Amino acid sequence: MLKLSKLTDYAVVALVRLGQKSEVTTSPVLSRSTGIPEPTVAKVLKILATQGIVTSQRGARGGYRLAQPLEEISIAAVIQAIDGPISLTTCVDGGDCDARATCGLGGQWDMVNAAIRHALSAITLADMKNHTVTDRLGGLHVPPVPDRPEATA
Amino acid sequence: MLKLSKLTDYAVVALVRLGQKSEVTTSPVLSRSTGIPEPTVAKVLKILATQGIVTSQRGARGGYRLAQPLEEISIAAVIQAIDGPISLTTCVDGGDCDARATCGLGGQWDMVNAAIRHALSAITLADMKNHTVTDRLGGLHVPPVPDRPEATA
DNA sequence: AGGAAACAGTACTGTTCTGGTCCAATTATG
DNA sequence: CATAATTGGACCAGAACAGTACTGTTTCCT
Repeated sequence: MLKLSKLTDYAVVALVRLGQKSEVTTSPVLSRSTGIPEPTVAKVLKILATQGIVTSQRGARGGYRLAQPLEEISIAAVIQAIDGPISLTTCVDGGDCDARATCGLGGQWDMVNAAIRHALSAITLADMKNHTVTDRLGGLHVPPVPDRPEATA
Repeated sequence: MLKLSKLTDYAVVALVRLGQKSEVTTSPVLSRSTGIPEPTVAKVLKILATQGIVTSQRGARGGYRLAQPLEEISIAAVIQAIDGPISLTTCVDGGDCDARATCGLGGQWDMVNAAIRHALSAITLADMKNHTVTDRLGGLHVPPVPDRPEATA
């Protein structure tokens, strides 16, 4: 469905909420604050800590803190942290493309991947939290989407 | 992994190949021509026919034909035909977002979805077929994206 | 120093989805 | 009219993912 994993969604939610607190925050608190189940939010935070998106403080009175301000964290970074690298096909990294010889389009997918990565890198977590998007859309490169009139069923 | 299904990859390959033929083509022929397993390519074509990307002719001497020229078919259309709608999260269509009330970012994903759709709509199947990859990111219509100076990790 | 709180890592289970296969409906041809 | 060729739709197996639970390590508080 070209949808990212639910974990990534949770990650964004948790990160945005975490960005609104200036102190270290624990998983249970964040869970209560976001509505995400505690084990899940814990898992997400763990992964994010591994990837350096958040910093962790162990022990009692520990918790998590944003490693960078919301404005500095792109959606692409979060997606890559949770879901892994952004590459739409397996052809790219010299993968298991069995039809490479005959497929005719030698690695043109890289172009598509790059386009998506660019689009995703242009949006930060700060853009995700509630402020009106209207003003940003002008200067931002987001949705002039021409929306072709075909096969949308 | 934010990767699209292998079926979509196959679909693009089959469509590009189909665009190079001006006559109706059967699944076996297309399979032989692309290297994609016959049942798989058949299934892909079937779906594409349902979505109006290709037109089908049943019965003997039947086959498939492109409904539009390659230049008119965007990658987004193919992805939507095979993988379903391009919406990264389930939040969008009033789905099963259980944490909608608390998540804080009310449907900001639409912005991301739009960005991706836009990037994907800008690339057509004609762009996917064999022209030199060297200028793929330069002269092509891929990244008007101004690329913020941050968090591309 | 001892106990409690919180993160870190690993392993497991259930569910969803993709990928592939098989049978039925349809149409041109002889 | 019968036959063969081809698409159309439904079905089944396999893998990947989400979610959960458990154990271990670290740190603060009493």
